[in-house]
Amino acid sequence: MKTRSAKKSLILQEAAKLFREKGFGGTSMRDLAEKVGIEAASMYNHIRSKDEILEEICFGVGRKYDEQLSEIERQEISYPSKLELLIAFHVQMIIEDGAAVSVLNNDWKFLSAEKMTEFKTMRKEYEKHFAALLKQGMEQGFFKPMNVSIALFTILSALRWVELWYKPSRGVSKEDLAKDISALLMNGIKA
Amino acid sequence: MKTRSAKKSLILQEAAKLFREKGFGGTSMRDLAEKVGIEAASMYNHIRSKDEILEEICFGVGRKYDEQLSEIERQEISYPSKLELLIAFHVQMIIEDGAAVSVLNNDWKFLSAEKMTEFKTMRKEYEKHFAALLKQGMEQGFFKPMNVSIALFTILSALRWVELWYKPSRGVSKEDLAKDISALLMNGIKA
DNA sequence: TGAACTAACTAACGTTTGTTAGTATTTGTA
DNA sequence: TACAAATACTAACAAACGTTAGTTAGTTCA
Repeated sequence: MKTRSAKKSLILQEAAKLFREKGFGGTSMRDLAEKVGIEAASMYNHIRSKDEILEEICFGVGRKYDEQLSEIERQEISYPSKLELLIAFHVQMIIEDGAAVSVLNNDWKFLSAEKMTEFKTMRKEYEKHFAALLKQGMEQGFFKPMNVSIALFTILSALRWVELWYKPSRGVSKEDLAKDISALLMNGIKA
Repeated sequence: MKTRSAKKSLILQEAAKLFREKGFGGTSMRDLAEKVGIEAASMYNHIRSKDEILEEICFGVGRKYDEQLSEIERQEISYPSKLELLIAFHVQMIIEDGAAVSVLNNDWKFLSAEKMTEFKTMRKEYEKHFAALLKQGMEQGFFKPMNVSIALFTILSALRWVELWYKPSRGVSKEDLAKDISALLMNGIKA
């Protein structure tokens, strides 16, 4: 049970890296096996199928987002503070587990029909809670009154670029990064 | 020459739609041929290879972005106006040719090694010009002084979501959409 | 010691892949 | 109407795909 799940974790971790690089369809089980250090067939002692790998990555990281959002909702702080915490969390996730986040964002469309439905439901739920946070912030006068959907997706999308761009080598700490993105989204670019 | 390039255009157009749905690797030449209405082998009377399809889409739409950015740079208007025009153009491209934009954004990594280098150069050049626009706007006091890279990528990424989200059915005109996104990026969300 | 379990291996399976060869059919032009 | 070019077809290719079968070596524990 200990060694087994360690090897499975390794498979999932290497899979996430390869999926990010070459996409789900572009990654073969033989590619993956080579990274893991065993033969392709041997992986089937640890996983049921290639699809299962994708599912575990997508729903594993998805659950983390859900849990953190719930945690933030629970806290008794202002809405701008909640939004800042959420932005910081998104940045942190990308920096600490960027490959898995990339799979969540880009490869969910290769999930089987049923799992894809489940995934979309999960994502829609997340967006609904995020939107509620923005809406309540507007109603209480902390945020400008505006189209909530547009605000939501503009913010979510702005956060996604970190995954495409961030490299530890660039010498920007994740705290600074989160702070600068927060500042732009909160206060805009116009002087 | 006339009929031929019309069929080739159809192939490129259907390919873009399929690549957006299922990715480059997930789309087979037989899938594509069915959409075009001919046999897979027959497509080779019009195109050289699957790779060529990807290249034509990526560089075709890339060139449009370059040309429009040059056009905006040439105009004698304020930097906030330039940025607004550029934002509106990005929104318009996605609405009018979303499939091709999606391929540009997501499938460029399946370009051959040499074409990928060329593509990255093109993209870097675009980003350089976009960044210069922001930087000059800051220096002249129109924009807040801030990290130019972070501003650039936050804006570019915020624009990308339109492709993931926009459906003509939602009843938001492209003008309103562009205006609302501009407003958030320019002035922020905080009241 | 020996039975049960784990996790690796090789070999092979049936499909699907992009692409080519060779041939027929349609289309435009003289 | 006839010739040529363009464009479609069928058949097949070698390679790569995910996965299964069958086997072997090593570990755990009664």
